Amino acid sequence: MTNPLPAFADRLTRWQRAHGRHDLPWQTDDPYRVWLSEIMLQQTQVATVIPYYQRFTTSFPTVADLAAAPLDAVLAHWAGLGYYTRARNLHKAAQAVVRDFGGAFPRTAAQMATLPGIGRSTAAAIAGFCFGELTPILDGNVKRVLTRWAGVDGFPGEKKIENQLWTLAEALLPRSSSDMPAFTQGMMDLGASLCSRSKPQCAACPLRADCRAHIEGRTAELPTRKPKKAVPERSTVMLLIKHEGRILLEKRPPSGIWGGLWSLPEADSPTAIATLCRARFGLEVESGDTLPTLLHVFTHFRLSITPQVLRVSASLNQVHETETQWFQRSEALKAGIPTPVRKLLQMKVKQADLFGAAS
DNA sequence: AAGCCGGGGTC
DNA sequence: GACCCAGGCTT
Repeated sequence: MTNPLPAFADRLTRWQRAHGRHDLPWQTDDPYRVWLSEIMLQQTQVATVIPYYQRFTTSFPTVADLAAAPLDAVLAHWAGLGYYTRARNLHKAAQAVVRDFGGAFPRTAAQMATLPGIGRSTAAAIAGFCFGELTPILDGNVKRVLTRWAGVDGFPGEKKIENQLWTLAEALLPRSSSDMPAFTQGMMDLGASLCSRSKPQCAACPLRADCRAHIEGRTAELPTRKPKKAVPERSTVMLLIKHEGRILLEKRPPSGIWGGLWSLPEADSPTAIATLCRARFGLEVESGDTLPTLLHVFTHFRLSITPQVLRVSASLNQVHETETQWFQRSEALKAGIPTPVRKLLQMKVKQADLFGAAS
């Protein structure tokens, strides 16, 4: 007797067409928009991305517009979204599309994966959605669905486990390229809705009949958790240097934390401030308020920020080692600045000290 | 293989 | 607070 259960891909695509998401703003046939959404969605949830996506496509409607824009404008649109290398790579890749592909977005996953910021999974998503290429994605959603469905033990970030999952994902693809958009979207939708990390809704799942985790009552333990490590704590002093109603911002180096963004100058400790301002900015400063410490949490460390207000008492008109610029508050808030700096500048509005009557 | 790179949603 | 999110790149 043959197994009456339809193939994995058939159950998933049918479920996606009936119950999946169909109204996301990037569900178009424009590979530029699909690409942009995939980059924004890397390690970032859908609800967070939507307003950024809307602003970005309004300002940069085509890949040519993006390629022609200054990097600073791109970073300003990305500010607050995090992982700023994504924005720099997006800009670089747009220029590569114009230069190397005549402005037409490449049509195969292999070609897409040569562009900066597009890895195997992102390339597969774009190629599957836009061109029906029969190649699988493997993102956080898919890892959760597959480890549960096949009962795969081990942390999915580990290379050996990840390779197993790629092989499995290949084997489960549909036969027809016309099913690829619904299949790819279905893997994402299932992982984002029914097959959630906690309390999955197995009763409504199209895969429950042969899902190992469901059958064996192991949905709570799969996927295997990431092994946890202690995160270090660092501290810094952020300098709010005030002069004639403006504040001094410094452009951060292109690589490293907040790469390419405009940020407040930093000192390792309060005692290092005067020397630093003289040597780096050619400024004599007087101390103002020390504002309450603010804790900013990153994935791999915690940063304790002590904001120190300073007033310029004399300018030595010395050559600057770094790129700096005096900003009006309103202009600073429009630039590409890190989230804690934004919070500090907005906080100062209420205190009416830094940008107030004295300016 | 492990580290680096943000910010926020969710429980 | 812990954990994770439509990951990719560097070392």
